[in-house]
Amino acid sequence: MESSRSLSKFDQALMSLRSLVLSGEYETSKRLSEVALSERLGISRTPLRQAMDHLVGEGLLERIETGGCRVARFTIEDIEDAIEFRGVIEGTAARIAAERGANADRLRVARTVLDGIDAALSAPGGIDFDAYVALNARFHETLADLSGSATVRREVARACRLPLASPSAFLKEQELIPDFQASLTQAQAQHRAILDAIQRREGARAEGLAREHARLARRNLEHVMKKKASFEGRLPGLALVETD
Amino acid sequence: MESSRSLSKFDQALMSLRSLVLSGEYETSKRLSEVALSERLGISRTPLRQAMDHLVGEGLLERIETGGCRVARFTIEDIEDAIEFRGVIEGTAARIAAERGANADRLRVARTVLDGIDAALSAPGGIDFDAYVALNARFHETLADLSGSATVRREVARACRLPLASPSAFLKEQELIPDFQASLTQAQAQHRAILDAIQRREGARAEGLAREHARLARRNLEHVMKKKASFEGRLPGLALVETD
DNA sequence: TGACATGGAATTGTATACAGAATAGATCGG
DNA sequence: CCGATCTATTCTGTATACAATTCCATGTCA
Repeated sequence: MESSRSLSKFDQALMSLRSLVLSGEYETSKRLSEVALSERLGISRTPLRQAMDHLVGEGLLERIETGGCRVARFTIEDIEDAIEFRGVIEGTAARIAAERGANADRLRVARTVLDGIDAALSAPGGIDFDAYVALNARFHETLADLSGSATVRREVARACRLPLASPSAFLKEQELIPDFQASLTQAQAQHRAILDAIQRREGARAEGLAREHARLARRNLEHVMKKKASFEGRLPGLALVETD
Repeated sequence: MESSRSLSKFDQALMSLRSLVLSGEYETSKRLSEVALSERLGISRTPLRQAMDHLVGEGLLERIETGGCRVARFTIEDIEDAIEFRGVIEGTAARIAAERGANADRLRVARTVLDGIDAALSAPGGIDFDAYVALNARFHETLADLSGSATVRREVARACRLPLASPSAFLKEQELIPDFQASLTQAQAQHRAILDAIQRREGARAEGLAREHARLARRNLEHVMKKKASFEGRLPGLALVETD
């Protein structure tokens, strides 16, 4: 009954390798050696290769024509596209939820999450940052659920896996970003508006709001890229972005 | 220099298994046996398992908690969602192409493809069906290219891999669909309109048109599902759709 | 008769061995 | 001194062997 069965070697390899890659420890020009990696991770080549295949699918690694793979490299435009893309997908989730009518229970959950964010924002000793980050992630998951479509939920999850595109990507370092408090308040206002649009079954509005909401991340990206050096090592995946 | 190097075992396994699954030969309730498959395909378990992982990513197979995988099963709503989803992605490609301005060479290619479709539609001995199917696929690829974004191109390709969601999914059997000639003409008119919107840099229009264009497939889906039995065996993937 | 425990067969997940291709280095020629 | 070609080594792709689970049948007890 315990859901915490020991992780498979594949899962271990996937998580370790992903964070290794995101940390920027490996050159993007060189091919990553399977044997070296398998020794470093203490995992045999078979599940390691599985994990590599998976990361190729995520876009974090790329195949080399002549065999093997290397760490992918991203331009700022790539990241902007990934953010825009997430907005499109989340917008679709919101629109479909509005058009088809969201399940009442799930709507209640979403409202509860937003109440929690309000509480985190107005916590007595200042903003409860950890709570905000957790609840924000939870709201975005809930949003995907509101559509009631397994396809939509799956594609939302996928869009969030693109590097630096997840709703939480820049949040954890947002304390380094100017006016972050105002930006969190603005984000929460958008959360409310999206949910309102869904409840009123205003599909186009819900879609547009969700798209614009995602674009908040673009602003953060711009700021981070201006002072890339000071964020280096703190923001997973940042090392993979070209400075041009 | 020859690009036709002999296919890897993995590629062979992927293609064979995909068409096997789409043919509906395997029950969706039972787990598919790796050893049986590897014997049937004459490929060892290692590349076969790679292919299975890939098909799980495509959504054609689904993992079983206790190990292995089974053929996925789809409801009509799943297929409708996949079609809608493709429309959203292609719409995004069209919008971005319009907003950012499409490359002149690629626009020329797109126009040439559409001229080819016109020719196929008004061929002397009746519609040149094969040419239409090929050129239609080509137009949709070109559309993805017009955005100039690798991310967009990749996601378009992915959206088309969802079962029965590709732009060509219902085309090959469209001769069995009533008024198919009129429907092809309508589709081509939409192609022209989409390209026109992109050239005029009318993003919202291009997006809306591309979405609606994808929804043509929904009409075909409805028709096919009404007479599912008569299409059985001809339409790859149809066997995986629940009849309810 | 039914629920549950138990053991064995079958199947997946993992490790490793092997073959063939790719890369780098060295030797030779211009 | 630079470039090309050949060779040795390294690496990936594939097959297979092994280990750990799962599944199913059988039997036991209430």
